[in-house]
Amino acid sequence: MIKMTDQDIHQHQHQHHKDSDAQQNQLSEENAQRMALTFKGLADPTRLKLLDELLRGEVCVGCLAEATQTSQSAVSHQLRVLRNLRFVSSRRDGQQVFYRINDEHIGELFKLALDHALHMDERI
Amino acid sequence: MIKMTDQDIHQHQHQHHKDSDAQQNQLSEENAQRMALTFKGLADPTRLKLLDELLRGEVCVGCLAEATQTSQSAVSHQLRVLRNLRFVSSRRDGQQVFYRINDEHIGELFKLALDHALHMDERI
DNA sequence: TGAATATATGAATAACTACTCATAAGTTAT
DNA sequence: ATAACTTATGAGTAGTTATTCATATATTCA
Repeated sequence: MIKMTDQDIHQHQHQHHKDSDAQQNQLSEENAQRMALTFKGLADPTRLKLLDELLRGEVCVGCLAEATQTSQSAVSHQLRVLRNLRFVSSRRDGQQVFYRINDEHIGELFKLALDHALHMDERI
Repeated sequence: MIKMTDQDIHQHQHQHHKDSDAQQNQLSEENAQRMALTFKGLADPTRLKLLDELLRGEVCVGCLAEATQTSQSAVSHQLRVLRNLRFVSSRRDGQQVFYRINDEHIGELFKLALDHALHMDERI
């Protein structure tokens, strides 16, 4: 999938580990992919609105649809995305299915990004 | 261009009093969009590798291409994305252009997501 | 049993993304 | 000026994403 020409590839890794020059380990391809997956899961307004609701506690699908002003189908599709990423989990109670946050990091990531969003204007 | 409501600004420091928690302000459409923009900027392995390098300090385009094993063109395209989001800024020095992180939040978001990625397996 | 309600899912589609290739634009030296 | 070098960019393209619509699945109740 990812292909490059000889000309473009320069395959030598500089290791200037000088004194205490913060040369940490390079981000591996696998970790880059995993991080990207995490961020992709959060990179959609509908999913963020769903998570915003869920960060307040367990909510059923219909309530999520209403609260986020999104069609039931769209909500269900996006909840599946969040479930596959294990950001949320669900439990059925009668006809309804209740979702809840299932990841300790989501809240922090959410909060950081919200803070970032609120200060977007201030950056020149 | 992007506008927000009074109620959305600056109030995420509630501690949940009582067991049935008080309803916080709902995430506005605009803030959801802004947050999604932020996460989208981070939702790609190539950009994450670039940011990983830049979090260690200023680096020129060629070095970024080499360090991340990515074509010069692809690097340049992705640097433009990061520039447009103001995650990074650049300065020219002779033939080379040096990039650096230009956003205080990126480091934290990066670190959180890396931590999350490293613990992905542990989640059932 | 069948109707009503709640949720999930497959297909289709329009919009978006990240890459490559070719080339333009900017800089430095000869 | 030309050549060598570095970075940026437009076009084309294959792959991805988020929605809608229609329908399937699951549960409850009469």
